[in-house]
Amino acid sequence: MATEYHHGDLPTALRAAAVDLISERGPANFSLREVARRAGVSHAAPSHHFGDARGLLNSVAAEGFSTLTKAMREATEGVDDPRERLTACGRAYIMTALENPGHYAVMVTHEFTDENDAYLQECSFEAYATLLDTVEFLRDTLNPDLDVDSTATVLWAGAHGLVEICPVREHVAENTDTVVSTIEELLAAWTNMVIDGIRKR
Amino acid sequence: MATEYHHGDLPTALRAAAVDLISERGPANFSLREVARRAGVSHAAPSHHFGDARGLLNSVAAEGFSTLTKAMREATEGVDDPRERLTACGRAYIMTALENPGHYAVMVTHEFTDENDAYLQECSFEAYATLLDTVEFLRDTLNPDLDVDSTATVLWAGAHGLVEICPVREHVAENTDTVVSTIEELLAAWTNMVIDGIRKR
DNA sequence: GATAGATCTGGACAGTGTCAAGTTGTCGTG
DNA sequence: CACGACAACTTGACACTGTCCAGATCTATC
Repeated sequence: MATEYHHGDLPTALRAAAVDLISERGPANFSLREVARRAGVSHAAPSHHFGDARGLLNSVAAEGFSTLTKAMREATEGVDDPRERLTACGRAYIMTALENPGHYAVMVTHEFTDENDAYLQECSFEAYATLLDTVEFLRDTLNPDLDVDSTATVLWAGAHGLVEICPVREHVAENTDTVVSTIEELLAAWTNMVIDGIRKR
Repeated sequence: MATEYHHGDLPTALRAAAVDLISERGPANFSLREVARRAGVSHAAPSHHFGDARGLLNSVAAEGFSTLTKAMREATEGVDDPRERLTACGRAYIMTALENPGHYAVMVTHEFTDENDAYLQECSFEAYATLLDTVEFLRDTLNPDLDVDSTATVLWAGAHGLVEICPVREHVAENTDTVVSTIEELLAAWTNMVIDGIRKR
């Protein structure tokens, strides 16, 4: 291992503890001291690796964007049908977000991270670029006049919105005994709408 | 005035101070004591009206949803063209959110509010019902087979996503000197995609 | 005018993030 | 092999936070 002095690999342990804590209690109830406690070190130990709480969360967010990029790349690779490719990309985004709630919360809550952090910027740009690849594919296969930038933004917004809304809908469903659409149904509704909306008439 | 004892109308003053503070510093850096300070009362005064910090933010969120409902209702009233009506509804949502960042942040950050608060639930359901009206209108005018519930959810998600992404894009634009689409352009791209996606072929 | 009750204050407590100084452990170099 | 330099970590302190509780203050009603 690269840095194995006292703890072993404290930065990694701290990131893991932070992610666990956030997925348990939410990012607002995040506590640097509690993270240190879980990692078995003193309350000031994190500062030597990440500076302050923001630094740790920058690192968590960057890790999350890398995971997201990888998931979207693997899901879309070799998929030649535009509808299938969009579905795969959207599903990868949504599932990665739902499966890594701790990471995702930090990634999208700009409150807790420093948008100017170089490495974080790099990772988030990479994720956006991956989405751009799929949108360019849609333009090439469906409609050469498609505005790639606007479309990519709208798609990102839609995927993010779906992730945000999922837990809310589940909560409503539990309390009111109404049947709500599953995430796959919502994804299908979204994909169909987008594909038909993009396709040149 | 309804309750004018010592302060005048402290609940209203506290809500206003909270909204200001949150739009300045973000919901994460919200401080109940700072709110009390700005309202000119002692740090324990808010508890007598709202219980704890969550109670105050419940009230702020409910107020925000009411404003949103009103804005969407007024914007869509009497609009007979489906594309125009969707645009009006989306614009009302996005503009209300951007013009009331303090309220909006609390409304969508479920972290800070109690989802089971009766009045808050009532206000948020009312806002969703307003969106449902417009989606039903789209179904009636464009495609009788439209799944109203899924579509409404996807639209809500898209509008929310656009609001979330706006400041990020502005930030990127400032730092990289790239030209990004304006909110109206994004809204148009979104509306066109949705309308063409919904319309029965 | 007195009494009841709403409204607000001030102090206390445990918890937090960050900073400064000191301690422990590791490694390269003389 | 010892020693110095440095990285890793601890301890203690500070100002700040939210919440609780007892008490003070003001209003309204009888």
